[in-house]
Amino acid sequence: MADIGGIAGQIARIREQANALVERELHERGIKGIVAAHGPVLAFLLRQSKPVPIKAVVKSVRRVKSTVTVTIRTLEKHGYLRKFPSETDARVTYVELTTKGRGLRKDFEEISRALRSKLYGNMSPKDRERLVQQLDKIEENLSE
Amino acid sequence: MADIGGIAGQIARIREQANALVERELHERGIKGIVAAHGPVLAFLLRQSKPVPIKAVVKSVRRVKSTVTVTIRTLEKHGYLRKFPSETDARVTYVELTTKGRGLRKDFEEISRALRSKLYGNMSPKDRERLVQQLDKIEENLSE
DNA sequence: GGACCATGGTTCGTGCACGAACTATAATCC
DNA sequence: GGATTATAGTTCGTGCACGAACCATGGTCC
Repeated sequence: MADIGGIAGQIARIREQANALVERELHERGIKGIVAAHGPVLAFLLRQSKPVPIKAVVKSVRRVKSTVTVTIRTLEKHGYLRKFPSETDARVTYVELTTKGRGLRKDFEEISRALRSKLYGNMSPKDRERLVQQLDKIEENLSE
Repeated sequence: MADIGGIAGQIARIREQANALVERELHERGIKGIVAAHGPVLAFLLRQSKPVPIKAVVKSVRRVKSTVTVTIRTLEKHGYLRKFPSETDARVTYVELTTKGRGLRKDFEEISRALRSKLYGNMSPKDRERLVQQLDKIEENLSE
């Protein structure tokens, strides 16, 4: 990343700090096998009420499918989710959270809340609002 | 990373986009062996007028020393920098950019500029200012 | 001046993320 | 309906980043 002193560096550092905070929380709560990188997959699966094909996970989490393969394997290995083949299309594999996996919901929400709270600190709602909008703008700018 | 829809997710995505932009630029300019992750090391060395101990690089780039070891090896392998032992303290190794390495200055600056420019888009100077301040605040909040 | 601790670097093992190649199954097209 | 192409997932090799262990060497302390 160029722009060291600049805004890109700031953003990179914030991301790292946020990651570190999540890792700390997970550790403190004694949650094993989960790291910050699993967050998007977990978040997506927590929103589902029925099994979804892995393809849908890939689409949602903005990671390349080989990455998702590994993430899912890890989550499965630790008993947070279950995989099973589709009955109608032998190419597709469905995944769904196990009871243990769904049990993460509360921690997930609390950690998200803790992160946001610490990140924003005492920033006013107006400022938060504006900040998010500016970040939206930046995301848009960068993807053109 | 938890907080998918939230601000942390935004920040993570922006960072990735910024990284991707830098990688694209490097590729387009035919610069080989350099990736975005080398940026901080490069930036630091470009600011130096004489060789510095690796320790100083580690301090500057906020990466663990084993990471810096590898980064420096890569940069050396591609001829961008040179390592040599201290004469007074056999434990320390100095590094300095080669001519080829110093030749990256222009590209480095241009890429930084391009990144900032694309990232900010047409955001007003006032907004940019405020944004950077807010990010500063966030960095501070997260490191308490 | 020898035992002990501190410091600067490297090595090694692990995990995430990527892209390219591969496997297997489906869908299409003639 | 057989060849071709598209789709879903996995595997493999590579690079970054980390922490722990390790090697030298240098400083301290008695």
